[in-house]
Amino acid sequence: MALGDAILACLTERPMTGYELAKTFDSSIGFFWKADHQQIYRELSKLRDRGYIQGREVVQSGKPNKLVYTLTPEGRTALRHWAARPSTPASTKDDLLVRLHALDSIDIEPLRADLMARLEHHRDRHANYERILKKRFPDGTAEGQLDLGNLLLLRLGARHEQMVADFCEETLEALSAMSGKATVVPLEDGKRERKG
Amino acid sequence: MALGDAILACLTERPMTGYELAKTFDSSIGFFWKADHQQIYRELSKLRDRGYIQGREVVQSGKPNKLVYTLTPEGRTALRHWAARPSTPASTKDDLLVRLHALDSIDIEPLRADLMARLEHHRDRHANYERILKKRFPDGTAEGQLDLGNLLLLRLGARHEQMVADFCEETLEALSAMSGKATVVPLEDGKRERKG
DNA sequence: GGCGCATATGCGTCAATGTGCATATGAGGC
DNA sequence: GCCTCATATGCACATTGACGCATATGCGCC
Repeated sequence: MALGDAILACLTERPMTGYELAKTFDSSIGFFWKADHQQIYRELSKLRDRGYIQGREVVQSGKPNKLVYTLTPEGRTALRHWAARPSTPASTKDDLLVRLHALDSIDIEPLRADLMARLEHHRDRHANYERILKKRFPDGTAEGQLDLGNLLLLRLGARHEQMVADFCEETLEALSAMSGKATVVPLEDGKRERKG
Repeated sequence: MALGDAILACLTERPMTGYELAKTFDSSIGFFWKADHQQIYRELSKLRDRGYIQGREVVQSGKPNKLVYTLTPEGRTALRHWAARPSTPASTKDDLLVRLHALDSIDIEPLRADLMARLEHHRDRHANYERILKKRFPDGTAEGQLDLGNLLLLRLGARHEQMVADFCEETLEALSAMSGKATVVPLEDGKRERKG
């Protein structure tokens, strides 16, 4: 029950509705955990059945009534228990990497297009992380535990996106070099400077 | 059908049995795509039903007979079609990051232990990548497309593990600093040197 | 002789996830 | 009047994945 725990983790910050959670999973925590609203509503029902969260209906006019979920003491305990178990290192599972593994059996042009799209995507995400970092932590320090965790996460995210973007760039260059000559001399490792 | 395509990608290299594929998914391609043998056998049946691979039984004595699977022309075409579609950027989904997001609601000591275990894990993997790189690409260059793809993948893997290991280290330091004083001044970004 | 290990293939079940569809309504544009 | 968007919740179905279990045999260890 990993998504359930991610939801509990979100609710430690403040009570939220399923709709708000879906938006959260589309931005902040969603940078490293994707989930759409259907998944979230389903998981919320389970969590409520187990007594980990409590739903309070708020009557609204003009909109459907909303259900604001709050962590119960049991939910807090469950989260702490889950967090005390050793974590499982996740594997990457990226289509793009599988394709590179079979580079000699696929068409290069669509791959190149894909790499360019991915380069842009990861650059955008990197810029987004940096933007949030500057806004939330202008002096690069955190006060309190909650902030510290988020600062570290944002930095990791920024570095990760930077690295993948660099990788896309280098792969594109290596592909270009390859189409020129048969034998390839790709870039040496560690030569590229990381700016930003 | 992502696992299926990963299997097709593996079979471009050479014909293999389910058992060999399972081992492959435990080492080379397994660095960025995990799958156990049950999943692989099930997927092989599907691929065979679709005519993407062909099984040839090899009678053995002392061991159960083995089924060597070969890519069919249809399978090759299917792989090329799959590889020509835009790839979907994968999200990380790492328990550890979710825990850091709720840093103020969990126990620090188990987290610290977890971080230390993860640090060791990612260092091991990094060393493993570097070992393979030195062995397969002693002069840092690749000949042919297949090798180029694998060289790039190994470098990406090495860098990724290095980055995550650094992250674990920095987080541990930040946690230590936090337990000392209430307000935290974590390391500035980009100050750590990357060796190796 | 029994135990575990490597080889080799596979089934069954359940949890987790992804995709599409359904419902309800007010606000604002055409 | 109709369409779309934002808000707000949810079901149904299919795929994927994780985990345990089953079968069969030779080899080496104690």
